[in-house]
This record gives sequence, structure tokens and C-alpha cells, in this order.
Amino acid sequence: MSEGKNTANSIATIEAKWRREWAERGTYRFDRTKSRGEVFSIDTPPPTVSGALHPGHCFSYTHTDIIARYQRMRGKEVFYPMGWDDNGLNTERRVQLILGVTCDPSLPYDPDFRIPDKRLKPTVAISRPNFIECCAAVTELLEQQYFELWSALGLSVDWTQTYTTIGKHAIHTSQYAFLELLGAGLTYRAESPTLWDVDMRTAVAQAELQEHNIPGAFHRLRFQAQLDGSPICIETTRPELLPACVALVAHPDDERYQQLFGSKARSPLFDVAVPVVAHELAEPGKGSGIAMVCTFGDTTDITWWRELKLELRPIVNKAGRITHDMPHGIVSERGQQAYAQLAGMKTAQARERIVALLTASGELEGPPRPMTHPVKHWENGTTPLEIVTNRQWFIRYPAKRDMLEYGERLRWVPEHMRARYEDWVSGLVGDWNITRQRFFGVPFPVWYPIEPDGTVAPDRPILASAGDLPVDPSVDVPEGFMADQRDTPGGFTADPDVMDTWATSSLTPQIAGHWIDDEDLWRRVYPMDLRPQAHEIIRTWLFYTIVRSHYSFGTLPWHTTAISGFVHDPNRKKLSKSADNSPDAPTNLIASFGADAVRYWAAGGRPGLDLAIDRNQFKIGRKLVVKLLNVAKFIGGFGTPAADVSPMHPLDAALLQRLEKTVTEASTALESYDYTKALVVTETFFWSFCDDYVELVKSRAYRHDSSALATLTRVRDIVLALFAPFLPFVTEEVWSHSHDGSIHRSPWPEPATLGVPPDTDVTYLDVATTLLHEIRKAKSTAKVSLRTVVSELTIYASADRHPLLRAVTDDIREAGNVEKVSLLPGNEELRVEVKLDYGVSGPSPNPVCSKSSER
RNA sequence: GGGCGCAUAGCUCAGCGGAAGAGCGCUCGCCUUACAAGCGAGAGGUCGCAGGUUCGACCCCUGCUGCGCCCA
Repeated sequence: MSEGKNTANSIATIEAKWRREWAERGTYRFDRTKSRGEVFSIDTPPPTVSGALHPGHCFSYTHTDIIARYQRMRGKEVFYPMGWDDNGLNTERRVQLILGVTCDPSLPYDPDFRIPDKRLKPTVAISRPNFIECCAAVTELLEQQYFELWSALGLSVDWTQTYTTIGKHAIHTSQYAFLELLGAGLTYRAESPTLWDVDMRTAVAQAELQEHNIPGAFHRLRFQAQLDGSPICIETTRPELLPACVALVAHPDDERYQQLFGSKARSPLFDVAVPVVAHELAEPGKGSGIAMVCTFGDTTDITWWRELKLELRPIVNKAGRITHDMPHGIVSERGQQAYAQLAGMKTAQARERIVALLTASGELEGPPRPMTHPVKHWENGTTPLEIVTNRQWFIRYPAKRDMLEYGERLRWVPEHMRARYEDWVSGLVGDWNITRQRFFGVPFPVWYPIEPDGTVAPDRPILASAGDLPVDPSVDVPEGFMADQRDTPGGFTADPDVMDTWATSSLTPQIAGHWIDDEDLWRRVYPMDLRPQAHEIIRTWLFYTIVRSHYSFGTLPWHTTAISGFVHDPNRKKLSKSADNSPDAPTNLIASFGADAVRYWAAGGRPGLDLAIDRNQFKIGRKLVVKLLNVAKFIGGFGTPAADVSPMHPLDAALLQRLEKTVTEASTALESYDYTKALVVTETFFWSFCDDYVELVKSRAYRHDSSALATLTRVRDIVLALFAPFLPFVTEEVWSHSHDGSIHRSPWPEPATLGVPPDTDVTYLDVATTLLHEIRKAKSTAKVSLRTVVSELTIYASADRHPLLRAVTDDIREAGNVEKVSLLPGNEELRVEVKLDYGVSGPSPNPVCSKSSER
């Protein structure tokens, strides 16, 4: 593909040069002497560094960078850090995949273990510290790739502020905030039903749930009323949970079950007497209208269990198997025999077995009826979630009305994204489980004493003191103990779990702004101005950050949130890291079209709206870059005009006025985060400047007409400034030819500074442009060269327009290669006849007339 | 099932109570002293469907259809 090769090379040269210069000069370095009012601070989304880079990674980050660059030119000192969210399960999975290692916390640290440079086969189990070393190594490699991409894309991030969510500082901040909440009674540890992924063996938060439609079957089970021995049939998709049944529940208004409420029913197979209770969440229209409550089959069971104060009869363990400990209450011999057959089985096996048992006992009514139903999964998991009871750390949620009030006070771009937040807050159930039974995460700064009899005392945690943070309880020893007392009677044991990733990333303003260790910086950046992010994580990242900010400071963490959309492939499918459906790696796009062109494409996606990958848009962006270089070369060729020369020619003044309008529109648009519109109005002005105005004044420029040269230079500089947030490389390059210092630290244009002369009339430009278009149209219709001489241009216009027309006649004559211009009175405002002279290049023997009128 | 958004030229999208717009693509031309990596011109639309409000509706209201996202 030879198309545009030279262009690509010269653009690549320019971009590489400025990338280097900016880094060397510290162009985007945050100046921390500035006060809060002079600062614009951004709570950058730390990307999860896993999976392959795709064009989506260029999309929303460009949007933020456009705003950052605009604010910087407005005179704000921009605090624009980058973070890497390397903490957590995603990294663990990736490390397992890339290196072929798994973590076995029971193994001792192996100081001789070397991080493999390719995937080990078969997989090797390593100690927790070794595993964490692997995670760190892999993330560091990936972070370098992300840095390369974003640096090439021209993000004006201050890379000296970079943080990671697994770094020492993040752990310190996270543990400090945890202890603070614990001290305030806002964090607690409790035995609680917990959504559990049996494959990854970890708890999962409500926000990480995803429902998948999977096949299942209704089983009709026959209970027996203790009142009169009559049958009560219930329908369930999980008959294997029958031994965990603690009640039957029907809607309080359901006529059919009125007389049973308060009485008991005997369960099939296990002969356990369970109460028949009433609750509004029972659905009369579903099955027989009465359901069994098990501890626990789904989240509704949890609600029923809590609100109806039912018994606890758990039977599923963390491996997803039926426990060997038979729950209390199963007393009949056949019940105990049945349970013995199920113990140790996975739930799916147990289901088959229990169906066989029920069939044999005649307590299954009819065959199971297949159906598909939505079942909760962990968003990255494949096996349906179980609910197990377990000790977990929870953060209490603030009152819903407080959280809703924050949602109202926050400025949302676009506005309608607020609804996502409100829906989520309104639907919250229970508290925030921040415990994950994983390894590569922030450990809880907590130990538990071991009683002399060897049992752990979970309710008397030993806390790290703030001065000792960060701590790793599996390595560090709590105050008052000796290292050899670890895991011994009378000694201590470490909290084995780590925090949910969100428990740390909800503190990104605190981490980036150095809340705990740099009060001076913190005062200058917090609360932050902007939180840019994607809409899919409103319920997690945005929401959790508000919760944490509420607890620590009682404020919103930021003034504004700007929500970006997704990138689609050309077939309108969402791009994702895992699907790998990106047609082009982003680095290839930058290599082919240039970073400015990729940014141009990205700028076409308005806040909240999705954008498709479109090679056309990259080409158009590159075309714009090339045009800027060329027109700058033309203008620069005339040298630098005297500074005190003002545009006096009415056509030049008219152009400046048009530019003034453009500046106003672009500024207004950027203030409301409508960067797309700002780009469009600038672009529209620029192309008409190149196509029409430059052609009109070319002759004057060649004669070194001072008004024309002053206008060309001034317009070039203003246009460069308007384009600078979008096309940082080419604008900096052109700017550098006539200016010292970076354009990105130059002031954003103000309409008042353009020097539009008084009494300027933009009509001069409109009329001259119209005449030029008429001449071109005539030549194009005649299929002759644009250089063809116009022997006579006759303009009919009302008398009041004649002075205006006379003022632009010279420019028109030269731009259109017109020999004679006749200005005649006419009824209309403007009508034109163009007589072409074919003596030069026209093939047609007849003169051509073009007629036109303009309002 | 609920919420939000979208539907305008072949494509990607602006617009918006007062005579349908841009870019790309397409067609036809042009080597024009910044640019052939370019330039000029042209064709092309019942503004998703059905009602309503209005002197007037692509725009406001209601319903419907289709698509997308979020949540159950």
C-alpha cells in the first residue's frame, strides 16, 4: 500500500519529535505552586491493564485529553495523572494464563523461583509471595504497552504522577481509609450469605453480577400440610436444595393459602417440618403460587430469610458441593439416608440424584418441565453463583437519600446518565461486601488472636496502627506479638483475604491527590473538577467513589462527570478486550494515519454516544493535518508581518469577524464538553478559509499587501490554537515555526483579542465567496480548467450593494482570472453572468453563461 | 418486565417551530506558482410508522415498530 506513504512518514517524524520535546521540556508537568482556584484536576480512569489494546483505548482518553488541553490553554494548571488498575482478579487470571502458574497460599516463599519468560507446562503451583511477584512483573510489562500507546496518542498526562492500585502508596491509602471507616463503625465483619463463585472460590459483589439465560427445569415437589395431611405442591428449579428448605412462602393476599399461614408443612424425602409464611415477594402467578425458601438458592431467599427471621440450614460449601455436615432438623431415617447419598456431590449431580430419589418415593409430580431462565453469574465466570455463608468485611452504605442527593448535585455530561446512577442507588440491597478470597490485592491490615485452645477469635480483630501502614499481615507481626506466635495457640493469625478492587479504586482521588501523605498537594486538587469514565461502571466506580468521599470528607469527589460511550467495530458490535474483534490495533492506526488523525476520529464521538470504527474518519483527519501543514507553508512563505499592521481591507476584516464567531462557538461548546461541535465549527471555518479566502487574497498576498498578510498570519495562529486540543502534534509543529514556547501553554483565543475593526461587515466575505463560486461553477460546467480566462463577469445588483461589490472586485478579478468586470444595476440583490474565453483552454465554441441569484 | 438512549442522503452524523445540511462515497471535470497526499462542480432525502397540538412540525405531545445500552 503506497497510498500516503510519504505523508505517513513526515507525520510520524513530526509526532515523534514533539513527543520527545514535550517529555524533555516537561510541557505537561503539574505546577504545584498553583492554588486550588487555578487548578483543573482530573480523576483519570486507571485502566485495567489486561487484555489486548484496541481502538477503544484511544477513544475516551482522547476526549479527556481534549478537555485537559482546552483547560490548560484557558490558563488552568491541569492536574492530569494516570493510574494503572493492576490490582485484583483480572490480573491473577491473566498471570495464570500467560505464565502457567497458580497460587497455593500453603506453600512457603521460594527465593530461587524465577519468573518464567513463557508459559509453564504443565501449570506450576507457587507460593503467594512468588505469585504476587509474577503479577507485578506481568502488569509492569502491560503498563509499559499502555504508556507507549497513550504517549504516542499525545495524551497530555503528567506521567510523573502515575500511580498503581497495587503500589505501596495505594495499599497505604486503602488500608488507612479502611481503618478510618472501621473506627467510625462504618465497616464491619459479619457472617453473612454471600454470592460465591465456586470456580474462583471467591465472594462476588452485587455490582459484579450478570444474569445469563441458561436451560433449567421446573420440578413439582409435593409437601404435606400438617393440619390435614393435604398435599401442597411447589415448583422449583433447584430441587437439590430441598434439604436446605426452611419455609414455604406465598403471597399474603393469595386466597389458596390463607388457612395454611402459620401452620407447618412436611418436606418430601427429608420429613422436615417447615413453616408456611406470607411475603409480598411471592408471586401468585408463578407455578402454584407457593415457593420453598432455601438457605440459599437465590437472593430472594436471602431477603425472605432475613425479613421472616427463618432458620439457617446451609448445605452448599465453598467448593460448590453438598456439605457432609447434615443440617439440623433432618431426623427421619429416610431423610438421613437421602442426605447421605447427596453429601459431597456437586450441586448439578445432587440435582439428578434427588430427582431420582423423589421419583422413587413418588413425591415428584410429573416429569421436570424444561425451560430457560436467567441465572446469576459472576461477570467473568461460567458457573452459576452459589450463595454461601461466610465471614466477610462490609462497608455500610450511607442513607439512600444522601447518595441520591450527591447524584443530583453532580454535573452529568450527558445529563441523562444521572438516571443510571439513581436507578442503581434505588435498587441497592444490603451492604458492600469488600472481601475477596484472592491474593493479588490489598490485604486487610488486620490479625485475629488465637485462643489457647487453638480457635480463632474472629470478633476481636487486632488492628495495625496507622503509623505502621502499609502492612502485609501475612508477613508483618502485630504489636505485642512475636513472629513465632503466628498461627499458634495463644498467638495470632492474619486475615487471609484481600480487598475487592473497587475498595481501592474508589479512592483514586485520594491516591492520586496524596490525601494521606501530601496535605499540600491534596488542598490544591480536591475535590476534583472532572471524573471521566464509561457508563458501564457508573454503578461501581462512580458510585463507590462517592460513598468513600462522603465518608471521609462529606463532599462530592468531583464537580463534573463526563461519561463516554463505547467503540463499535464497523459492524456495530461493541469492541471488547476479550472479544478481540478490533480490525486494527491502535498502534497500527497511529502508524498508518498519525495520532492526530486517530484523535480526530475519536473527537467525533460525543459524550455518552457510541462511535464506530471508520477508516474514512481517519483519512479525513489525516487530510486535515496535511492541509494545515500546506496552508501554513504558504502563509509562512511571506515571512512575519510587522506586528502593528492591522487588517484594513473590508474582506479581511469580514474574515476576522467570521473567525470571531467561530471562536465564540468553539469556546461555548468546549465549556459544555461538546468537543465534537467545537471541532466541527473550527473545521468548517478552516476549510472555507482555505478554499475561498486564501484563493481570493492570493494575488494581494503575492504583492505583499500588508492587510492580507496580517490577516493570513493572524487567522493561522488563531486556527492553530482552536485545533490544538484536538491535533496537538501538527499544531505544535506549525506553531513552532513562528513562535517560541508551546502552543499548548499559550492562551486560548478570546474574541476581544482578534482585532476585528469596528464597522466590519461579514457580507463582504459572503458576496466575494458567492462570486468566486459562480465563476468556478461556470468553468466546471464548461469542463474547462479553473485557469480559464473569464472574458467578462457581469454582476447585476441593487444599487445599495454596488459599493460593497466594488470593494471586492479586484480580488475577484484576480482569483477568477477575469478580464473585465461589469457592475450593472439590477432588481435582485445579486445576479451574475460569466462569459468564458475559450482562447486559452476551453474546447467549446460557444460562450457559456451562468446565472445565479443570491439573497 | 422496568429505565435510558437512538432512528435524517448509499455510509457516518449535524440540525431543529418558519423554504432539508456537512463530510465521505458516487458522477463529471481540472496538473491551478500552499497542497494531485490536491482542486472544482453535480446528482442524491415522504427526516422510522400512525395519530395529535399549531397558521405552520424533521423539530413539541401520544402511541407503535426497530436497534442499542443499563437494570431486574
